[in-house]
Amino acid sequence: MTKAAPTLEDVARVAGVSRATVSRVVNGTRNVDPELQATVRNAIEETGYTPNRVARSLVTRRTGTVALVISGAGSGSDVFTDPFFGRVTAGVVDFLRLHAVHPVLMLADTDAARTEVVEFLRQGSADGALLVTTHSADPLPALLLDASVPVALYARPGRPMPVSYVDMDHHAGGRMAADHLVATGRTNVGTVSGPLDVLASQDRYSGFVDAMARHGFPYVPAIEGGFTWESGARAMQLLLDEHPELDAVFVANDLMAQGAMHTLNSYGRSVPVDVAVVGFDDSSPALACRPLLTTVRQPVERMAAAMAGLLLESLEKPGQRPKSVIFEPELVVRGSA
Amino acid sequence: MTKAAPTLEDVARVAGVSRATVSRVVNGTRNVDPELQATVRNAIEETGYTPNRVARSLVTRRTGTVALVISGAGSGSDVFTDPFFGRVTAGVVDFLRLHAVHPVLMLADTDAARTEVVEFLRQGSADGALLVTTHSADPLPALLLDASVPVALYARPGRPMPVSYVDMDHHAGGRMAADHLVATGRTNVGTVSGPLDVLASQDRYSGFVDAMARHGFPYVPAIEGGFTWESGARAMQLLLDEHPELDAVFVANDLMAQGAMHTLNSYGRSVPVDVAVVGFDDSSPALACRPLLTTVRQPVERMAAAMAGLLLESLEKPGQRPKSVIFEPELVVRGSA
DNA sequence: TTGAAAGCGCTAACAG
DNA sequence: CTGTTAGCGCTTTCAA
Repeated sequence: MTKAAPTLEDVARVAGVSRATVSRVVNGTRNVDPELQATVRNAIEETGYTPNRVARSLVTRRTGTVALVISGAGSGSDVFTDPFFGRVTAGVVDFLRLHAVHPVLMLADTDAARTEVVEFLRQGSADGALLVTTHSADPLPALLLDASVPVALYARPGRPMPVSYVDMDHHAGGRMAADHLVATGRTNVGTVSGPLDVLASQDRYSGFVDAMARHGFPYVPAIEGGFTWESGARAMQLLLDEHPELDAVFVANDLMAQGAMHTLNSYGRSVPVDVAVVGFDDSSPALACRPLLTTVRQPVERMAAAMAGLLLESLEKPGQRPKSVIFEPELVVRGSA
Repeated sequence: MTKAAPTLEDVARVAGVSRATVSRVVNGTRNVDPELQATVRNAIEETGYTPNRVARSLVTRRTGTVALVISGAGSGSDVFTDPFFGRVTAGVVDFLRLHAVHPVLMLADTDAARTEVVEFLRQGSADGALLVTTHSADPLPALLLDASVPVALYARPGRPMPVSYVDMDHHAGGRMAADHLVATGRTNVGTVSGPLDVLASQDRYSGFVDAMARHGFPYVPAIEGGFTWESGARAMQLLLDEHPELDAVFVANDLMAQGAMHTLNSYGRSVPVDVAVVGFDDSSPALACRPLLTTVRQPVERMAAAMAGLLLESLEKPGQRPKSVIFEPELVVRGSA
């Protein structure tokens, strides 16, 4: 039989003051007599009081939590195994904790799940939403906007809409890969792209192809992958079968690049001597390759933190115009190219 | 200017009934005249009403959220990059969504963070805690218990205490690896263990060594790793330098096993011909190896789901005795051993 | 079966 | 600087 938790009332009684005063010292409001303040603190100590957050939320209309929504992706297991989402989560958590805000994890992989997310937010269970959406056709951003839920996206929305987001210049990233490959003398260059219903994939691909064209290579053999190790390995196989003369590939993420390197290996091609490989993201698989993977860095953690910042900002000052923050890629040259 | 969200009151007015009645139909309570029920539903539709969860929580004393606490591990980025935590998260999320419960993600990597977690729970911000703790000396389980917060652990606590948890028979897992290696004719067997301040690592290690002894191999060369790719690669190097005659290794998780295989490769040892490799976990890296990794499966997602189930159960019926659920490992034979 | 009324624990005017 | 007074939106006895 646990006795009910002590309330403001209890503390007030013990301290011989009013609830309001206790509330003031708890919330650190100025204008409280230092002496009384001490009395109250003692009473708090004595009673073992902890403020009830729910009650507070009811009146402040703030919960101190935000939803972190992983949207439009496959089933849970796949999603959370992908190092990308782990990095996003890490960036978000690290940033939010500085502001005493906590993320509620939600998957929005089906229509039912999506409406549940919207309901959750409309019910005021969280103050806003961080949306990591991959497919450009994801309806969730619009749904959230319609429900006038404060929101910030990772990656620009599929259709233009008034919403804050962070993103990076994927096009430039693709270009950097091309420039590097050409600069190091490669002349038979192919690419394994990401899924083309993802904006980022399109941009990386077009950035790469455009730059290659500018360098005098109008045709670049390409295979579409699915951002998984397997798909990278398989795509590399197809590419090699059709274009055995290949001396370089740009692979649209590190996980696929790792798979591609395995294929190259088993085909007896040495990296980077026979074939150069450039990945994308600079996530953990890049360091689990030998040679170490040359890759285009996407500062995922920083971007995720910035997204969280954008949301908190719009929570502070509602009615502000949406903002966007675009990050620049960076080529990390290691052993593979 | 968004007008305030409609409340029960508003719906009641429109429907011409009392708040209580509306509340009853919203919560699906029986004993409401079907006709009135329809009226109320219309009114809800008309007003676009959504119940305010915070207000509800204030009176029901239930928030419909639980804390998912990753405890005692390194910094965020590391943690969420490890496929293990991703799998735990996936299992938890998948299970909780069936029960309309949402996880709040928290890191408890410092003392400050730990007290914050305890505060959060004491404030009633979540109904209970799911604790994924690695180091056996983690003080958090005890702290939570002292605060009488409902809790379920992934892995048994470092010191015996009355708390529900899931775990697996890591000792048996180690034994299976040994049995397999011996059965396939290996006679010079070493091991790369996990960090020995993790109970699971100790158990895997002792299970392995004990079984080897029983098979007539009283001495097993061993190096302690840190569950990272790098540490696996490095440990394999040390092992090989001291024991070039090795024809098999048991590596305490797949990520390290992947690193170990890279080392083996660069030392010109072919897997499994020269050296057999058995991993542990059966997580994604196992499939990103060539040959595919033979490994001891830990059903992480199912275990995580079971942990969540344990917590929800204790939330339903408070004051029950703690329970534990122990899972059995399973040897997955693939190409590497 | 329905309604009236009493809070849940807290914050925030508004007086004093 | 402090206390009084209203609620926040909901559930839940208790009567009717």
